[in-house]
Amino acid sequence: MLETTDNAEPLGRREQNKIDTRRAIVDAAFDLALSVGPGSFTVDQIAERAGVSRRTFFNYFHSAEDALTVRTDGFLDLALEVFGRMPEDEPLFDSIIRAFTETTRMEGLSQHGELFRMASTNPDLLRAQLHSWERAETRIADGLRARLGAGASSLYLTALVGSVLSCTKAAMRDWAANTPESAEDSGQQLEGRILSALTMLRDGFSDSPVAPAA
Amino acid sequence: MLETTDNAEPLGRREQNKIDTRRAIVDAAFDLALSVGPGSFTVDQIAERAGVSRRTFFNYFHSAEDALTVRTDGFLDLALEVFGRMPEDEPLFDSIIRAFTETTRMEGLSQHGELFRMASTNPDLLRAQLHSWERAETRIADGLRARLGAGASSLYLTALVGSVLSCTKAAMRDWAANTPESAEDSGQQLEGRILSALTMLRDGFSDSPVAPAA
DNA sequence: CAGAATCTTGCACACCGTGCAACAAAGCGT
DNA sequence: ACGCTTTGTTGCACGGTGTGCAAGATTCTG
Repeated sequence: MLETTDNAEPLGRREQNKIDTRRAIVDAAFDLALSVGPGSFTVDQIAERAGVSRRTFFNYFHSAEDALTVRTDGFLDLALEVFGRMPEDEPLFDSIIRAFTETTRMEGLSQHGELFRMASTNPDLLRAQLHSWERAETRIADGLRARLGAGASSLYLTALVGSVLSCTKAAMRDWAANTPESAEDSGQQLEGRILSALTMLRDGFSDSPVAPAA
Repeated sequence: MLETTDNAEPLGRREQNKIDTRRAIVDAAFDLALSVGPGSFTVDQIAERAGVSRRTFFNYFHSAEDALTVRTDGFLDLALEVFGRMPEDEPLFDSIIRAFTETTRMEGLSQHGELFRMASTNPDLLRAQLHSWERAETRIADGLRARLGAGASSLYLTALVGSVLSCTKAAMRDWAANTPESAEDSGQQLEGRILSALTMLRDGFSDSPVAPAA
């Protein structure tokens, strides 16, 4: 599983400690969610497992669910970054599709699947995830504005980005729901679904496919 | 402002009382949100203003924010109902567009605008609203499945519905942000934006408009 | 090394959300 | 009209949440 930050930058102890505790908290929250189920544990348990005080947890996150959306935020940030590296003369939808499909190749996928499955049984976690996608929507809209120029209609931008993220979300949900624990072609499964959903979007959902093509 | 239920059905006192308290709670919550701002009041205040006990409030809603999404739920339910009345031989996107634009004509709009504006400054309310749209997504997907037949791909359905709702959401957000308090043509403003966004979606966002056309 | 800046922690406190049991109100059969 | 059942309301208790605050520990800076 590749992580996104291999930078061996000269960090001060302050920043390194913060990164470490943050990681410890996120890992502790994720482990707990996996073992006892989302919503079935307290902040105190996360803090204890992470080796920090309850108060410190709240210095980093507003709620237990927020600690579980870091992965989602990271995925979407990475997608935005990848999108930013696309050639500007490429057709817009080609860039979008490539940005998301390529992003799936460099991220630890299993956790995302678990996250979606957990969210389907836990309203609070679901809300936190929806919020995560929502925040990404504005960031990506800003990124798109930079590419399309400031003259682009705001409604056009938000509608487009919202639709793209909805399709990606739908693809990941479908993938999480229908792909067994850890299939060997899990990555291709997801990539194919994202490609499929975004292609539908590009073509205006003109043809209604009858075959799931799973 | 037209309300959706003018049914003078013979309701028992039990059901009528429940409807009344529910209304009282929703109205109290909305009034409080308008006057002191979302997130700046407690459940006790809602209960007191609604004339019920704190405990009773929690018999109806899980949180203060949930009481504020009833309007949103109602709007989306109405849209689904209207969509269900569209002729089946009509092109799909025509039905969708008409369903939403016509729905805006029969709903009290000002409250929806306020809701969107409030959500933009209150994370918890935003999450509740996103959840409301998310719930509607599954309901509408089921409705669409009934129309398209059981053979339609699940991914196609969820991607389509998600995109449609994203565009509608974007239209309402844009409208709420850019339409002054109570313009006289507020309804047309919203309707035009929804039509615009859904048309973009139907056409695959092929042309990027430069003029906001506000 | 001393002082400044920053991070962690414990504490207090208001608020949240729910199980439970007592109570009240509405429906129902006679 | 009268009990009996069903359903809704209320108060209480209790564990959990989220945050301001101030004291203490850790890191940075000169």
